[in-house]
Amino acid sequence: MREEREIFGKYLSRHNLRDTPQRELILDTFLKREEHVSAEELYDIVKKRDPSIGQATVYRNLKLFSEAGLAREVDLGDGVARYEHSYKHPHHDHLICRGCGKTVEVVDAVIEELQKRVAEKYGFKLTDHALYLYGNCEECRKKE
Amino acid sequence: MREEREIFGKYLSRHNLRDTPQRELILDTFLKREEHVSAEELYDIVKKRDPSIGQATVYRNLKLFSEAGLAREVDLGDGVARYEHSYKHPHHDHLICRGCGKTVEVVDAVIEELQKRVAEKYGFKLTDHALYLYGNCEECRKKE
DNA sequence: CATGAGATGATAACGATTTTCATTAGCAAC
DNA sequence: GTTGCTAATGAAAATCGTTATCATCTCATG
Repeated sequence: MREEREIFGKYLSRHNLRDTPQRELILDTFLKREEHVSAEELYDIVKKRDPSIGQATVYRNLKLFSEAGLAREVDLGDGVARYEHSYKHPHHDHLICRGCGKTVEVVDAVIEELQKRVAEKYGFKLTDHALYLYGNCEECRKKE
Repeated sequence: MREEREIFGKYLSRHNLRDTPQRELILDTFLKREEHVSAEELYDIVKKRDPSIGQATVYRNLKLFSEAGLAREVDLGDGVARYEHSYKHPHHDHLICRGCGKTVEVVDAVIEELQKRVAEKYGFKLTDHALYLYGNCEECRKKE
């Protein structure tokens, strides 16, 4: 977390942006959360520490964290943007339970490689991808 | 297209739904389009043939086509729902050009199989998935 | 051809996100 | 410190795709 703050500080000064208490608070709160958070969720948490904070500020800063390489936007397809840690948290795909919504991060080197090849077959140079695997987790299946 | 209409007709009567001129027109227009369409786009086309049509009707019917198995919703992640043909048009993934937006439909049996295995490794029973490959197509790369 | 339920069209409502705008406050130079 | 420039903030309005509401219309069936 110290490292992230340092990176962020450098990003701010390099881009002539300012260090504000709101920014610190939002970043802090974001870094402490290990799970994906939506702007709304983060706003609710942050509000407890500083009720005067505006939700536009949370939206604005989450976007900023992404630009600074500290956060990554995740689209689980429900119309709500979520953010996950990006620093020292490399690319991965998501396995999502249709029952309880639980998400698991997964990577498969072979799938990644095959994707690149499929793209090449069609003359595309792959830059990135989004893979969401939907299913039912063990617990949810037991309940049925 | 004849087949699709027949399926739709059966779906309607089986579900006590009615056959209306608007429905016919929207279905017709949808079936003629080969590319993905958003509700908005379809509405614009349909309006030319029947300016009195409401856009809610287009939204409603696209949803209905999906339920009847004639359409499939595609989420390219830009916040707009698109629909593609579903009848005799099996599952596939999408390769999307970051430059011009062109999309290509792709399938890779090995990737599909590996996905299933990855899911199983985490105790999940895979039901479906969404894979979007983003890159730059040949033409866009040449332009640079 | 009456009748009842589904369908439609216009419009308001929705929810997530963005913009606007007046005000506040970092921060670098003096 | 004080100043001055400009970014950042908070509140509220605006956006945009989509859905809900509701009065009216119109299929399909008896």
